[in-house]
Amino acid sequence: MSKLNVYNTLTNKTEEFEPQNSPEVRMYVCGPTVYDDCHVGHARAYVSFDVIRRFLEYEGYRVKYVQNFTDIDDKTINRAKEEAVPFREIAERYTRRYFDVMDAIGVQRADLYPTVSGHVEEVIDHVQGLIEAGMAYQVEGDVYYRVKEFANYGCLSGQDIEEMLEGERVEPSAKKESPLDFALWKRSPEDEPGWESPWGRGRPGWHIECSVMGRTHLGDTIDIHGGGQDLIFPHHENEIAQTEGLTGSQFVKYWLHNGFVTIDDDKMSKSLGNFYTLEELYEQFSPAVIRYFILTRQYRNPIDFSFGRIEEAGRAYTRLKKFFVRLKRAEAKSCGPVKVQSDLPDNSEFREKFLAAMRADFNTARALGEISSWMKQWNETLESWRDRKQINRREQEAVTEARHLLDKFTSKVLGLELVDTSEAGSNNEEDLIELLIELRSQARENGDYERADEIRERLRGLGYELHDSSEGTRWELKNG
RNA sequence: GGAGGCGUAGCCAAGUCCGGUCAGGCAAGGGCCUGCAAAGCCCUCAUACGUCGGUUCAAAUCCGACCGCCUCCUCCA
Repeated sequence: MSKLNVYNTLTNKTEEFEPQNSPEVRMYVCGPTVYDDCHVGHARAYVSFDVIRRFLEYEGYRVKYVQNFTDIDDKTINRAKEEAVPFREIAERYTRRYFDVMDAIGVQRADLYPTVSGHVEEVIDHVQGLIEAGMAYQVEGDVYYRVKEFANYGCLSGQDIEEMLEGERVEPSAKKESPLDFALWKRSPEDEPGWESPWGRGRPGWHIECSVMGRTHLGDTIDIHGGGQDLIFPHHENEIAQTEGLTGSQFVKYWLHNGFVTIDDDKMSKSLGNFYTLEELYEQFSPAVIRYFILTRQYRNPIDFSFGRIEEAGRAYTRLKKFFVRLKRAEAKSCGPVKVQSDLPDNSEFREKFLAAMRADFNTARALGEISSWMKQWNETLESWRDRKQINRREQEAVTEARHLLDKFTSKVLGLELVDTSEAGSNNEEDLIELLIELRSQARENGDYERADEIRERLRGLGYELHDSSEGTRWELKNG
């Protein structure tokens, strides 16, 4: 396993990645609150961590990947009230939709998807433990974390307790000992979901779930904990306090946070109304194109979203897919004793450069750049073979290697499929298109270009593009 | 106010930790191919790094000051 560098929010530094129990990696990513549809921001987060997970596995780590669903929270409860249905119905609906859109964009399933409602018992135990340790206190059915008891509070976000107390934004509460204290357990009103506990009927606070589920499924110390940058404070800060306040050992070794999606350089958010759900976007762009777009930026940097940018990414992605097809076609050329002293592209060099980019904090932008440079070399080579019917053994081996490399890095590591669009469609459909192409070819042979062009145009109108070449006419689906 | 980050060619974007050879993409122009197209491929395209100083043989990269922008400190990926 080669040296892998990751940027750790905890230290604000790039560090060498060394899991506690290599090659095992315990990874936890904060999942969505399932009360509404996913938007581009979610895609950015989960695609980023999906690639990180994929790359770690490529490097030989055995990753245990856990991602929660927050199913009990003000938002799911309110939504349930609005629709007058049980909260579980809301949670189930949006969990299903989450999977629909994330599966489509190539996010591999986590090993485990725990929910808060499935861990209430563990939450109660954890909170009880904190109370016994003097780190928490009960007030009228609520339980709060006593922030001043945790010396390291602020270590992740760089916040200083004193300064936060001076801040105007911290609202004092009559119940809390200190305005910084946060709820571990909340008393439930009669008409809201609740569980019996030593403090009466209530439900878990927001932050506690990740501490409990992380610990339950991955142990006291997690290797990687991920999430959006907005979660650094207070969510992740509180997770550290809650967990370490009880266990006394380091909760997370590497904190990784993805950057935001902005729209016209503004933060995308519900309050601004400038967001797109993935479902909406999929009507206009293929999920793979959106994934490609996301990967054109290193995951920690903000990425500005616009339809024009997505289209741009789509063009670059199409080029990549066509390159893959061209490699396959070249590979299919027969092998013969051709004596050609061609300089073949350096596959090994490319391989190392790609890996180096990924090892530099999962720099997918750079990795895609490396693919492009190498693709350019191959295109020149393939172009020079255009009129040759045969290629020699050495050349064929190089093409095969190139095809394998591209497939492995693009589909397996980056999660971008390289399907041959000309192979899409049902057999019946293919036969029909072939028939039309044949008719058009006859027209062309007879010099009836008017008719030939009409067929081409009408097929284009139906979403099929024809490409004439010396080897005949090929077709493919548009926007594949 | 506190914390984190950003400012690179028409646009997007790597590189900045470990100073020295201008990744890559998109757009644009030219060419090859083609009945014409489309697609594809090739070539051209930038002596670019917010500003001002400093260190150095050498700075996008290090140091200092300043300007502009974003995020977090409140639910948020």
